Amino acid sequence: MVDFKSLETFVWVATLGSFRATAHKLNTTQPAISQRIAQLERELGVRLLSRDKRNVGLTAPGRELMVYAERLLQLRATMLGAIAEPSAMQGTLRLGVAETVVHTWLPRFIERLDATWPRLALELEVDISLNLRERLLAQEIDLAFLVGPLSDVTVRNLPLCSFPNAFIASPKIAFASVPVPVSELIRWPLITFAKNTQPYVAVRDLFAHSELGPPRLHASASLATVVRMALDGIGIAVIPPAIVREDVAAGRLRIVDAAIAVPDLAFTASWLIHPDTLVAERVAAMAAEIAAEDA
Amino acid sequence: MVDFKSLETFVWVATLGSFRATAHKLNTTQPAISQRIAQLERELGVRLLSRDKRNVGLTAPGRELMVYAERLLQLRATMLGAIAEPSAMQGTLRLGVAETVVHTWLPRFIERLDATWPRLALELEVDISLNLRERLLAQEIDLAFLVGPLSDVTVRNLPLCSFPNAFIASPKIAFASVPVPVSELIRWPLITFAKNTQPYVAVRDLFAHSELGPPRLHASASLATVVRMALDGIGIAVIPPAIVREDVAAGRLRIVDAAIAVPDLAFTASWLIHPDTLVAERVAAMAAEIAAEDA
DNA sequence: AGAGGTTACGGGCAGCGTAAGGATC
DNA sequence: GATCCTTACGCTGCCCGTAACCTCT
Repeated sequence: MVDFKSLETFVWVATLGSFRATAHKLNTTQPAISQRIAQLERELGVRLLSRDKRNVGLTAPGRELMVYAERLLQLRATMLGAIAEPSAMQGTLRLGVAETVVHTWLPRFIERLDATWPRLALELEVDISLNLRERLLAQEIDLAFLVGPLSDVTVRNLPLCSFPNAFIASPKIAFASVPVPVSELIRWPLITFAKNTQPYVAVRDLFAHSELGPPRLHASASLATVVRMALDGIGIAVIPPAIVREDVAAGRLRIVDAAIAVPDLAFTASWLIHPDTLVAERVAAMAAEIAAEDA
Repeated sequence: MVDFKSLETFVWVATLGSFRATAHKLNTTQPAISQRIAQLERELGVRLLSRDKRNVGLTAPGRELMVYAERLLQLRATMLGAIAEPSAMQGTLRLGVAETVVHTWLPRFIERLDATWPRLALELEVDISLNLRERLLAQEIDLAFLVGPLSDVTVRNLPLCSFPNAFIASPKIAFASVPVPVSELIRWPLITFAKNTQPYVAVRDLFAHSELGPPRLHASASLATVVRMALDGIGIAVIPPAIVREDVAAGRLRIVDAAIAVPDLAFTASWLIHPDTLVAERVAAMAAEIAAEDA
């Protein structure tokens, strides 16, 4: 009676102001949340939430309970961190990842994660950083590896790695002079990440004030497609070389010695500040390790 | 996972040093305790208790966990005390009561208890104070109304009421002079509580140094029997008049105007100091109220 | 052999998900 | 009527109690 599950549910409903959103957050159905709150109120004999209005609000006893509930959950998290064997971490972590990470150190990261915390389930979402940011703020993912940091007071950021961007082209594409001047680069379509991504904007701005006119930009939400197009000699990819290391080594692609540079892609692990961020923190720390090893 | 039930079980096993005793204390079976502890250890991935020896002991992580577990349980109890509607108190209270209380204000107390906390179940044990004391220290009852206070550092005492003792006899027994001198009182058997009770000892000591020789003492573990014997004129009862108020009012018994006095019977509510004493405290407070009304 | 903890197994019940039912804008 | 919470109901899985087993004194 009055267990941690009820309290956690209550805290989330109070925080999110919605049963539905809480159900989604806790990976269950909305009636289950109704039931938990109803039982909590029945056991305490007190109405905790006012649901008469459009969005759910706290009653006076509800506000009072919040203080205790958060302290209890915090204390339990601390306890688990202090006592539990590392390998005992369990549950489900919803992780959002930018595609660049997928093509670099994510496989090694997942391997290590599984070896270290075998009972921790991973739900992976791959999307562009902008969408991941929204998903994170909406509590729909617990942790994200994205182009950061996120400047939000409720978010903690941990630097992971920084990939230099480069112009990468098929050997089929020949350049007259080295280093390749902007005027020559711009003859080819520049292929990079989807619109609204940091690299896309960076590339666009790089040539924005050029007297040579706007470059032709090919944007793809799929990194594999970017690489494919570069391999086919359709244009010059503007991506971190780390992604296509093998293709470069095999001579299918080469790094263009360009006269200009594109800003680096800096990745962070980012998660919301909450009573229970232990798992996110540890996973983020591991990601930072892996990323460091990779560099 | 790692809920309050597991933690409470763990704390009790650690405190009592026995699975069996814990099972008894928590009103369940010993395998259930085994299972809870096993699951807790499985979830934390740590061995908490060493059961190799004759009695169960804490491991290093177990000692560490105790600190957190006790804080968590304490905090939860405080929370319930602060938030829960009074009528929401529930569970089972094992109450030990001295017989005198049963025959005075206990019926009114139970009535009020049931009206105030209808979801609180009561397990009643009637015995002499000495046995109640042992039961309390052995954690076999949660609260006791007995002749107190108990001088044990682990026990809290709350004064309830003080009954004057008196010599009470059937009208069949006539006395030559008033107030009745010791020499005349002692002609009759003195009937009082069981051996090892405070009144029995008091009565015995009262006449111990008398030159008139030791009195004939009838001791009964059953108050009803004491009263019966007094009604039948077998001897003079030495009990609080409050017990036989009706018989005195109806003229079946009368209070003897004796030349000597027997010490009062002071009752206290007594309970062990624990993380979760909220229920005991509140019930004791109610008992004190009832007892005060009675006086 | 007896006390105390563990393991095995069957049953009961809490809690979940699906689906239908209000209430409020 | 759309959105959100509540209620109804069948089901699954957890946890308990019984009973047999193991270990140590």
